[in-house]
Amino acid sequence: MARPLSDEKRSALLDAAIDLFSENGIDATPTAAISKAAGVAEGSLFTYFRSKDGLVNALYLELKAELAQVLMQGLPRQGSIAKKLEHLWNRHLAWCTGSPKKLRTLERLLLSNRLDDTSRAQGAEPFRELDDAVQRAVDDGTLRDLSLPYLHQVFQAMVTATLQMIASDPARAASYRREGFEMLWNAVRR
Amino acid sequence: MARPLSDEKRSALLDAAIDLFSENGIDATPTAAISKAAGVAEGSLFTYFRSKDGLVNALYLELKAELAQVLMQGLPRQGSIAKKLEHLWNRHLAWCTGSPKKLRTLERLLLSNRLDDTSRAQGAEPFRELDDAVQRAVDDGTLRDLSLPYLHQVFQAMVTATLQMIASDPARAASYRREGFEMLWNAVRR
Amino acid sequence: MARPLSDEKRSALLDAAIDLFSENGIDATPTAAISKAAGVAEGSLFTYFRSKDGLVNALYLELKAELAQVLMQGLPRQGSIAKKLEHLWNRHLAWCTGSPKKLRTLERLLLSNRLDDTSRAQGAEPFRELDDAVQRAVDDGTLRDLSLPYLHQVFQAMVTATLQMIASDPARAASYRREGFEMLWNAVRR
Amino acid sequence: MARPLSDEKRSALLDAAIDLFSENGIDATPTAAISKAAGVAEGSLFTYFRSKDGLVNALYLELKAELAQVLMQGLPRQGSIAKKLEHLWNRHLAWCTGSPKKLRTLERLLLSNRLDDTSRAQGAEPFRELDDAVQRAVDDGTLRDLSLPYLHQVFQAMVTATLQMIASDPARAASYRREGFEMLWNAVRR
DNA sequence: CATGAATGAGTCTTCATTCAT
DNA sequence: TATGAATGAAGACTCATTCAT
Repeated sequence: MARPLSDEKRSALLDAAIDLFSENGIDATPTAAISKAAGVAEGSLFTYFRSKDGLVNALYLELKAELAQVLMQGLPRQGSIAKKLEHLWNRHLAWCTGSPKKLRTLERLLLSNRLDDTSRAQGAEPFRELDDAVQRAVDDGTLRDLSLPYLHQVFQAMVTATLQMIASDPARAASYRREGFEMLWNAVRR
Repeated sequence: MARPLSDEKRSALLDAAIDLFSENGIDATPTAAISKAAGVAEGSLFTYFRSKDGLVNALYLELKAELAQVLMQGLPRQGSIAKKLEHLWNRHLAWCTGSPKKLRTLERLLLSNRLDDTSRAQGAEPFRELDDAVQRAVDDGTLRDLSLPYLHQVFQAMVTATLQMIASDPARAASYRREGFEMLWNAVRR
Repeated sequence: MARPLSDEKRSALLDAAIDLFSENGIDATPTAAISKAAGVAEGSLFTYFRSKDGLVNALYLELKAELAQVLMQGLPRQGSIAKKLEHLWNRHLAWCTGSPKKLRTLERLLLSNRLDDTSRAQGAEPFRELDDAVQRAVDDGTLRDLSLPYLHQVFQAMVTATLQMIASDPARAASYRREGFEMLWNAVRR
Repeated sequence: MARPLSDEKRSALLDAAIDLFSENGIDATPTAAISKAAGVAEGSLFTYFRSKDGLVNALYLELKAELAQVLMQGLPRQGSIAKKLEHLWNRHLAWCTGSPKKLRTLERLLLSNRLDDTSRAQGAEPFRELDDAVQRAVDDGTLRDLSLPYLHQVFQAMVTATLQMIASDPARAASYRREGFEMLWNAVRR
């Protein structure tokens, strides 16, 4: 998809949106505030995105893609499932801890009624490969006999729980990370 | 003298809010829609609640109190910690499954920026007794050496994960419930 | 006009209205605020006055009548026109200085669009006798050949001017009062 | 770039406000009525003025500035104090007579609770030079030994009184103007 | 393309008045 | 009569989106 427009401005708008969405919520953030924070004219937002919802969906895709990329990077494809899970666990926590605003925004996006089905599907896309990697591990009996989505949910759930703890006591982040993974592993291994 | 404030109308307003909030989100639900759905005049909402935020906070308190009450009911105070946790697990899932709109609303409430500190504190209040019950179990070494909040988070997270599964495949609800608890228990027991 | 209702409550309402009107203005004062300040129920205001405008007009009449009475009291009917004017001058200033809230309210009433013609006429009524007294003095050549209304206006205007000064420097009230009358007298005498 | 803020629209809004404020009062004039009368969209009022109060204060400043300018224009700076006062007198009456709506609006503005201190101060600013001119005349003994504010008040008072007369009998305007000035002069000269 | 003024539907909240108790 | 809850029509202001410049 050719993008004849300035990538810089597009990014500035998305970054501004992350800032404001994470802080005030999506509905409570006027498009004008986003434009202003991005240093562009009010109207320009609409040359980069069809509408506010357009921006919202684009932002969702962007964040999901970034997260997927972070998770895949350095994935020990040959390692044991435990190693793989631990990699994902650490990466995931690292991203969330390092980009709390993006995380918060992602949560808000998920709960908003603004994501269309296409976006949800497209957002899951980059995780496909990852899922496959995990599925094989389930099949070989190392893990409990869980459906992939359930595993996903549990993983996600433990991440969220651990994140909350890290947020409330950042000094003990490493300890939470280790303990959290142990719990996860105990939960899902056969 | 004069007409007394009607508990019925107050409830109707809160119920209508649950309906609409769960469906459309808080910000996207006009107060007029709530009044209408509750069958009262637009202005009446404001005789029962100071403002939209007033209603939102009241609703939060209401839901938290209801949940706490459901969880406490029939809690096997003499039983083992496993029994206690299982009771909480089943009750929690039951409430969420039985009142999906309330659950959704609670999630939205939590992510909204409308809850004031007082409400958050007051909302946690009814869980105090429950927390104590669990704390003792942690102390006697049955469980991992987790801080109470962490345990809370993990419990909550696993509930959420399991709920998602139940939502996507209600027929297997019982199976998810059992498997979920096993995972939780494996995760938190020493 | 028989008034079967409690005069006390009626007065309380009018007094409360004076307080609030003088402070916030007429339009900016809700009837509920008046009732509350008067210590009666919201609805009671409407058993004592047909409507908010009804109260407003009644208040106007009340204040005009009170002012007229104050001015007439002790009027030296046999004295020279100068004596008479001075009496009115002093009385008028005294009333305004002593009841600044009533004065302010009267000003606001006059500028509001809520006084009906009947009230305006009725409010002028108590001054009729006073006017006659003055008219005779004009006729005998002591004063400039002014129409009575003009004299009225000038008198009123000078009162207002002097009042402002007294308000801004109460310590010198007596001095302003004397000087003001001198100016008035110089202006209107032949 | 883009459409520049149009002075025409701003003026149209202020003019419409004068019309409606003078007729109905400030509180009783909805912003929507002003926009409509000015021929712009409801929302546009708020691109020209922060709020209704913003418009109100701007209007006050505008009127005060206009009045000051009218009074200064052609002021006989070398003439006697009597000449100066007469010039101000005539100009003042002329402006008030010629712009009765502006006058009425100014009165309402003054009695409203919407003018902030900044505006009141700023509104007095353009009269500073004029005040100085008069002060010197007081100092040289031509006038009574009045404080400047008092002189101001008396002048204003006589204007108001005379204006009322002119309003009630426009045919005799010139006669009122002359007679009024004589009275003023008699009042304030030594 | 960039800009930001223009638009007007939509939102929360207030308030005079009525009326059930 | 006293009370104050109920009513719903305004009213000030916001905001996504358009479009003149």
